[in-house]
Amino acid sequence: MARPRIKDVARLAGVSEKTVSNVINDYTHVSDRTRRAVRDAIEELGYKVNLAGRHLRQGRTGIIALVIPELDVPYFAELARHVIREAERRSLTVLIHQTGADRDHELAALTGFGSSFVDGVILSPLALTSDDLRDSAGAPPTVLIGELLEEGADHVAIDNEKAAREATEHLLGLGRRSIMVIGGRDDARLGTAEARTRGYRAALAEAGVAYDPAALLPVESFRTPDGAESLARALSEGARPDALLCLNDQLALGALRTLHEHGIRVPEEVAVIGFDDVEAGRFSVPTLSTVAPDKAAVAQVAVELLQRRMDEAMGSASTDASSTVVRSPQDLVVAHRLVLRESTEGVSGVLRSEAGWDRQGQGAAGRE
Amino acid sequence: MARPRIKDVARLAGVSEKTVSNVINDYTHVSDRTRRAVRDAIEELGYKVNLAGRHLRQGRTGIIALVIPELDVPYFAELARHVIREAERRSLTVLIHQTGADRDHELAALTGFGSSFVDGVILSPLALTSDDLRDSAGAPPTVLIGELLEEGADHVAIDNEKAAREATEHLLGLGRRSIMVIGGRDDARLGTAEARTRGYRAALAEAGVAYDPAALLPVESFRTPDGAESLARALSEGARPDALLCLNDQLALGALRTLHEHGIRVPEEVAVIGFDDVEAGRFSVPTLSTVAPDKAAVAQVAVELLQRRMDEAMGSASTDASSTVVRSPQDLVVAHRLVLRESTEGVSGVLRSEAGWDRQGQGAAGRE
DNA sequence: GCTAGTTTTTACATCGATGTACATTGGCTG
DNA sequence: CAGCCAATGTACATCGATGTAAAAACTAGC
Repeated sequence: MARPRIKDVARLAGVSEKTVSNVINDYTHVSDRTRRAVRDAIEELGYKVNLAGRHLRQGRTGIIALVIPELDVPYFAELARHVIREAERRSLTVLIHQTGADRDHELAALTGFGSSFVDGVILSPLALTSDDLRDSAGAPPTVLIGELLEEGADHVAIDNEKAAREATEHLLGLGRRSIMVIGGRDDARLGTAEARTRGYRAALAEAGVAYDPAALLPVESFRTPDGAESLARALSEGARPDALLCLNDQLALGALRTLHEHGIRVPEEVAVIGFDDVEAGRFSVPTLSTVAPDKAAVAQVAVELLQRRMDEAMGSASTDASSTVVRSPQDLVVAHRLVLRESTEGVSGVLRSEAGWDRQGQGAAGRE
Repeated sequence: MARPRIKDVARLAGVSEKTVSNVINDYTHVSDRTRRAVRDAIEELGYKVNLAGRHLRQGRTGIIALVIPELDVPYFAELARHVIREAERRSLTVLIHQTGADRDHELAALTGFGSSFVDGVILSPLALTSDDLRDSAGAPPTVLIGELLEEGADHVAIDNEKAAREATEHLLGLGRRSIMVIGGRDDARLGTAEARTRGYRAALAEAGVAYDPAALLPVESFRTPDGAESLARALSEGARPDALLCLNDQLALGALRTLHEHGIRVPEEVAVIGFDDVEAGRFSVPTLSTVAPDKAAVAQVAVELLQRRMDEAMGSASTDASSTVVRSPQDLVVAHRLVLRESTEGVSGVLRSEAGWDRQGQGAAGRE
């Protein structure tokens, strides 16, 4: 038994195909009687609209792509969860694409995967340059999250520089003066790492602490092993920091492990703070202080903005030259806050003392 | 400038639309000269095939759905990475769908999301029953991973019972006799938790250790907080285990945290072992012993099997009654191995001593 | 130079849903 | 009850790519 078509429903309900279509799409002027008859026929046949047909006709798929470097980096996974929820609320389906931080993959994503089946893209770039962005004409509407690229694209992120300054100030407030930055970079790029490094330097400057470029530990990628290894290397070369500003929680968790292996007590000898507030940091030994971005807000704002762009794109397609007032690119900033735990405060038993926006709906545990 | 169509390419190349299509699809009988002309025209216009048209015509989308309960459960994220890679190799695109362990969502996934735009589904069910599975006629080809449902569906997983028995034997071999099972369940369902609990009981029986149903700690979900909380509750009720068999690593990590808060030394006083071998367990304090499934193999086998099913489905659609020899459902078992780390062995510094299949291509770190 | 056979190319119909433009129906006003 | 308007419903063309069937172009053999 083949899948039923609109034609079959129409025949069963005794109306035209278009009327069935009208019912499906909640068109206003359909009498209740007709509507009911069609609904019954749909029910009886188990009819489901065929996306291909609709897509071909309307040019929309209702699918947006979420393009991220690595799915198994917990931060991205947590973010993805929020994006999916937000998209579902707008009856959009999310297609997740993983680039492996590869420039070609990111470019492919930008141009809609060589075909046209995504209506929009939320992209977390790592390897992409602003040139790539500029060249990608004909791409579907795109919103960037995380990294900021100079050229005018829509963008959502926390104020990374400010967040890093606050985190550094916290460490300075604990009396630490030798603060190393795992993942820090001081070059001219406009990336997240650079912004956070700037915040770090600003805090140092304000506190009158000298900045030593050797305090920046470069990493290959921002994953746990890199954090562990880069710190191990630094320690073996004689570094003796009293605090670590890790540019994400994965690096911090790796660093915690290395400190443990070296028998260095946290936070007594070395205080550690990260970024992202991933779940693992709430259960590590010691628990991890961190800069917590409002992930739900990032997701919400990003999806909302993308939807607006998609609507604009559709609109201008029909009205053509008229409303081609492409609104200027938005650069939206989302809230963050410092979450202080054992790795800087030393306090224990904070496990259930947390509350607020960041807690709600985190995982299936939220079902209770 | 609108996207070019096949028509535009045909006009520019001075051939018919079908010829362009033939070139695109590598049809054999096209002269080199024509082929080159068409290729040039495609190049010049920047033509990309429109998926909607192709989909409508062929009934295939090249998209498969990976349906999992929670994206931010690291095990699923890691698995997803492998599935994506495997699918890419076969030029399939993966759409990731998150059910939140919700039955309705899982059902929706089974039936192709109410529309027809996925060619196949890889589903990791949690709440679904075998009845649901049986009822879902007209669904796209589906391969289950993880949970085993009784009714004949294709299925890929490790031998959970055997794995749990080995893990338990390991704990018994350390002289532990009071082994609690976090996440354990002893009911009649055919789930992963049940299989692992059976393995646990088998090991106990073989070693002549009495089985106490109170050793099974139920959990709401299989996430870190649940592990922490269920163990805390048990301890407060007077439980004094000398080992914990945690049915996944997230539970184990939560348990480690609770043990730490209670000042209980691992593994001296309590040995801990988990399942899944997620990255966090390689860097926790202490590092986590675990049953490591060959995730790459799970992904590879699942995608391969699904592709075969999809091909069969297409084939029988054209040949109709002839080749409707629906091959019987496969139940494939993938390798696993015990990875012993500090939480049972107490040895330190194993960090870089690991090697083997499980290590390769884990994350961007593999780029070096 | 013609026939038979093969390769290359084409015109046209088709996949399923929906927009357009028009036909029909019913209700209301005067 | 004619005349109009608004509410409903319909026929048909269309979105873009590709399968079908058949025409056109070419090759080889005699």
